[in-house]
Amino acid sequence: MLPDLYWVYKKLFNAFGPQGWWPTTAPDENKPVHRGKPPGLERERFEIIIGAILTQNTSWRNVEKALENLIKKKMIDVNTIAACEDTRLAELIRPAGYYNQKARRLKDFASFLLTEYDGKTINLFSHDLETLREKLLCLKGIGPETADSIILYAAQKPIFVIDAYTIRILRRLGFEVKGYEDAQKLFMSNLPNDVKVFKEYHALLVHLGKNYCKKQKPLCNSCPLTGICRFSKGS
DNA sequence: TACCAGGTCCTCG
DNA sequence: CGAGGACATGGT
Repeated sequence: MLPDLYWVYKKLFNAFGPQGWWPTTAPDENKPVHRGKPPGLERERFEIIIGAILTQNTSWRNVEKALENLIKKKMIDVNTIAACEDTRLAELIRPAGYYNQKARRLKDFASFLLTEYDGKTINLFSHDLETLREKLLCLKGIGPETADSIILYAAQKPIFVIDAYTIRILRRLGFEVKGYEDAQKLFMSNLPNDVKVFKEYHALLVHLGKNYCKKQKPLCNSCPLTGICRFSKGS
């Protein structure tokens, strides 16, 4: 018997508490922290987008180092990113890995935002969810997870973000999922269409995947889902 | 020392 | 389509 995914959410929330995603940096601070409230400032929304691109296949710890470099140089700004020399930007985000690719992608996004939306995320986000997703997916370097992270955490529109942790957890729970869209439908058809739930749930899955449902040495004994998970029972 | 980390693109069959 | 390689740093 497969568990109800809304029940799993409540279980994780009770075990771990609110995660407060996505981390952002206040004007007078120097590194991103979890605040548990929607990004109210243009600068925060832009920072979320930068972080979403930088964290592709990369640990958040490394992304933080890159973000701190940008924050120190006052570069969390669409005009500054767009105008920055490729090699200089690459050097600043170096700790996040794939720095040449990612520098190009950051600049591509900044140019797109400037050209099409007067450089303001709020203009981009005025599209309906489906249109916004299509526009984002047209950009080089923005795939489904990055697009959905931007839509959910920066634009605050209801879409469920899938990542490698989520797929692994689903499969270990016993669900058969092919890929991204598949897993996304599974969550969205079994949850209330609620931005707060989607935000919190994804963050909780990352926490679970990072600390318990690890790839190599999963800690099934202390996992909050022990008992209802097939993986812990072998197979 | 390998392997992993909040993916995406490109190429080939 | 789907599999496989490239892109790259830092932690365990």
